[in-house]
Amino acid sequence: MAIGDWTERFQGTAALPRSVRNRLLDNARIVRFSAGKTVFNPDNIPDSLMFLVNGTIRVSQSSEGGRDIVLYRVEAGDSCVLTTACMLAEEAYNAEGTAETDVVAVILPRPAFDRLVAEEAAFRNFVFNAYSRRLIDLLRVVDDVAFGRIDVRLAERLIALAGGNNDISATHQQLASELGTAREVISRVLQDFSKRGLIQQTRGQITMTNAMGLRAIAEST
Amino acid sequence: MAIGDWTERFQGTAALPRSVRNRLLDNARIVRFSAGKTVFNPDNIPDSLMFLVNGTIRVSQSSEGGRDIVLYRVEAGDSCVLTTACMLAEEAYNAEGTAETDVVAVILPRPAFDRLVAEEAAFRNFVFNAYSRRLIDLLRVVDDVAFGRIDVRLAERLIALAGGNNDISATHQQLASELGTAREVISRVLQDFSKRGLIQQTRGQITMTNAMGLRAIAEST
DNA sequence: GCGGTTTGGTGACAATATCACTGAAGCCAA
DNA sequence: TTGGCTTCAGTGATATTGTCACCAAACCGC
Repeated sequence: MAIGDWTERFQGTAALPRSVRNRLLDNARIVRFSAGKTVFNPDNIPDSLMFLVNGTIRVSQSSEGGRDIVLYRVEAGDSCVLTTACMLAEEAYNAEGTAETDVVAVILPRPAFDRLVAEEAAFRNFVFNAYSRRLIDLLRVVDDVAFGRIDVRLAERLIALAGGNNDISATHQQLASELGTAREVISRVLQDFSKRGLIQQTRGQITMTNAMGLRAIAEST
Repeated sequence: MAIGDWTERFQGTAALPRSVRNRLLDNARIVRFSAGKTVFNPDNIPDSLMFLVNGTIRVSQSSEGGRDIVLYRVEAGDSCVLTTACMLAEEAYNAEGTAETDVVAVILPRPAFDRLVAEEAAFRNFVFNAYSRRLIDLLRVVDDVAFGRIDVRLAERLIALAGGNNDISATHQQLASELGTAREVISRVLQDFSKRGLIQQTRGQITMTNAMGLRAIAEST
């Protein structure tokens, strides 16, 4: 399946002159990942900038002890700068990107990236913006983990994962990995939510039965 | 006091041609902060890039509950990109920079910054590198806070703060703010270290009496 | 030395994490 | 459809960390 002129879809590329965009369309390579596949990890760092055309990439960090935490998600229209970051800094990190849905992305090789950053202000701003947003996302994660209560964080995350709906498909383990905590902790908090009539649970499924109540918890200091 | 040709001191500027460096020297403004002063905070974001010529800036985040955590330190030769990040993303964050020593810095206004990034590859790399290093610093903080034990983290930090010496001037509260925990927790862990003969304490002062032992703790998984 | 302020110590209790299990739910092959 | 296997969830005991309330010691300015 062709994806057409993807340069339409990004803030940083839509504003570029036609000639530059044509050059981009020539230079970039389209890649696909099916849901669940690893997009990058510490052992396999693509030397390029990635634009996400379709789908979601979940970027998470793993501890030695086997616990995980989700750092942020890259959505369609975003670029994924963490790989670029590491490539530039030539330092180790232990974050990993996983395709959360089927993903279509565009890969721009390093030389083309360099040239574009040098020559096009719009593109440059796009890249800096992407970095900035990730920095700020991480500040939020630090704040949550260091100072947040687990019930508040879980309520927030349930609302976010439901995405307008009332249903979430996730195991307790997956929710634990979202927040960087242990499954047992999630089980207990969810049970508490359940007893208070905020949710109903079955294996792998959570239904919010009182979104207002959950929101109240999510927004309590 | 004049600081001479500061463009010598930065990777990103030392490689630039003489003409560009002269332009930099003309465009940039030198600022000084005495130890303890706030360099930036959420209410006061300088619209510019800052190069640190001398001293150290501690960048930390505060919670509503009054607890703090140190995110990273900007040392001489580094640039401070967090302000730039926020400026670009136009989003709120709640990090704050404090001069840890007397600080001499160079402020490069936004337009000059833009021009330089566009025109000079060496400068561009410097800036991207600075971003990348911060991203990676934050990944480390997330890892520590989410998965690390407090005794391990404290041992690490004591060694880092001693900086080759065996003495650290810090109150328990200050150490708590380094790690994003509470004073009481630090007091107890330090007491434990003390009983094990790893350190000696007096008010506001800690002496490492067994650096090897501390290192062993710091390096335990 | 005196009174106030900062710093550190401590017990009780709350929240979260870890460990070692148990049982329940779904899956699949015979 | 049953029985076994695997994944998922529940639970008690215990360890670690955070919170609260309070006290005592060290330091500071006078």
